[in-house]
Amino acid sequence: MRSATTAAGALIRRLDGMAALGNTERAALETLPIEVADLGDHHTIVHEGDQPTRSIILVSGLACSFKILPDGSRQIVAFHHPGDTPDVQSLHLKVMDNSLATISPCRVGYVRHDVLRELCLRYPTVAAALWKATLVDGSIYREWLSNLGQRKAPARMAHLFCETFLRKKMIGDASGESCDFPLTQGELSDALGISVVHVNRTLMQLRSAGLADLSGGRLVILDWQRLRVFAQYDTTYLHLEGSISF
Amino acid sequence: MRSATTAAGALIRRLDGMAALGNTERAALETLPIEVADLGDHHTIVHEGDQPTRSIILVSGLACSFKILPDGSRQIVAFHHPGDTPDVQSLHLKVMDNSLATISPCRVGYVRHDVLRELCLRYPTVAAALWKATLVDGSIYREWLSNLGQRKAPARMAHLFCETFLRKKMIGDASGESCDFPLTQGELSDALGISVVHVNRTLMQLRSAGLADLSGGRLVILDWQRLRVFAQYDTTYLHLEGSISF
DNA sequence: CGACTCTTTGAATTTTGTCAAACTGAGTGG
DNA sequence: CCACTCAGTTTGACAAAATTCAAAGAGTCG
Repeated sequence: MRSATTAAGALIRRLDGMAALGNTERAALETLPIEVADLGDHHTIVHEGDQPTRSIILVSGLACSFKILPDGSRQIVAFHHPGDTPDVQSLHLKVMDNSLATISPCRVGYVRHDVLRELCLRYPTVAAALWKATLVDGSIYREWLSNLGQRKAPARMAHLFCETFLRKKMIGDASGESCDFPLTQGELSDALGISVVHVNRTLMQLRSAGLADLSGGRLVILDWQRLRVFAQYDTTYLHLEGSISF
Repeated sequence: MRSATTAAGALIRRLDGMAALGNTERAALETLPIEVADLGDHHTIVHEGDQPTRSIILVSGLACSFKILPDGSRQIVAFHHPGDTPDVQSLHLKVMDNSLATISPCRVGYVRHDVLRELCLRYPTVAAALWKATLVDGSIYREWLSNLGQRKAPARMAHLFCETFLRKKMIGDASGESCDFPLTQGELSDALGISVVHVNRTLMQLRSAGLADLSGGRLVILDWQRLRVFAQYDTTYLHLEGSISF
């Protein structure tokens, strides 16, 4: 499986994975007015506090949602891969409670809220699929909460690596035992809630333990089975259902 | 404002707070077949891995969602107050990725999924309100992620206290500067991701700093302004919009 | 009264953070 | 082509935060 190349294609594939779409729904999505844009790396797409009138579909690249605390520290609450709809919640929540930014250069599609709303009214299946997509996001948040709350730095990082590799694999963005994951250690620090220095040491630990290696923006899984066990990784929370399991 | 006493009343109030309901929707909800049950404390309602055919509306009491990790540790990912619908996600996600349990004795209402699904099809406003409720849950997860990832134990606990007090106040379950919050220190530990011993020390710290006091199952806010500042508490993520702000 | 869970306290240990500095590699402009 | 900058990575030494272990109180309930 390869990533879809058009914005509509990416959206259709994602929603079809959530709830089987009929031909009418598919056709409606095909003709959806989507404005496409190519954005550079580290570009903030939506700011905390914004009141967007459109939502985003990520076509290619790596993006993230994050919150800035009053003291200036940052928590990355989600990574977004091609096919993701990182801010559909803004369809019902007026004010953004988090920011959305690219990490690598990204291609994104913009869909206006009123268009989406009308689509949801006309096609309940599409509404259900979009809703379900946000519910899977919620499930991932819960898993991340367990990860931050219960695991020590090495297992926590290993867990993120497992998730990333699996999600990349699902969309055909992983080749063999590796995939792109162009993060700086600082960004990893913001996602895992550990200091940059400790990220560096933990990375080396995973590397020398022969589990995984993240360097030069590429994640290499050195031993999937052992990494999985080490991270106590269980895929239930991704709600893959029909998909391939690992 | 007081907590609703009937299950339908609780549901209507909650959904009306999400999207203004019309009289037809309200009437439909009034006659919804809801099975009510009174449960004891520390009773698990739904287990991780279950495939429920109905969802729950919490009428009274305190409940929580949690995940058990393979090593036996537990992470509480959410607390539920009267009016909450703690497992609506099971409407679209087949397998529960977390467990749901009472903390104090609770009255809950059960609504069958097929009934809910039909309701959503007939009344898009109800569907939107339910969807929005799950989106607010998602927003709270994001805030908790920042809390676990970025704050040290004292501010982290203070943040939870702020949220709890505010949510209790919103549903009329707080009197003056205090509210019931019948948690053991062990449960607090599972929610905040810190050890029981450290919970105890942190509780005493907040108490002697004159910020807040949790003991005997009751949360007393000693100095709301200072507590708020200490916790860096910002209510945006609750998406109160029309409601009173603090 | 025991049996029990929950809370509190002390001391030793581990984990993680902070500070400071050196090192690396990819631009950039002279 | 060479300094120069700059962001990112790596290292060491130290400090702080949090965990673990162990044991003693406190409260509740049969």
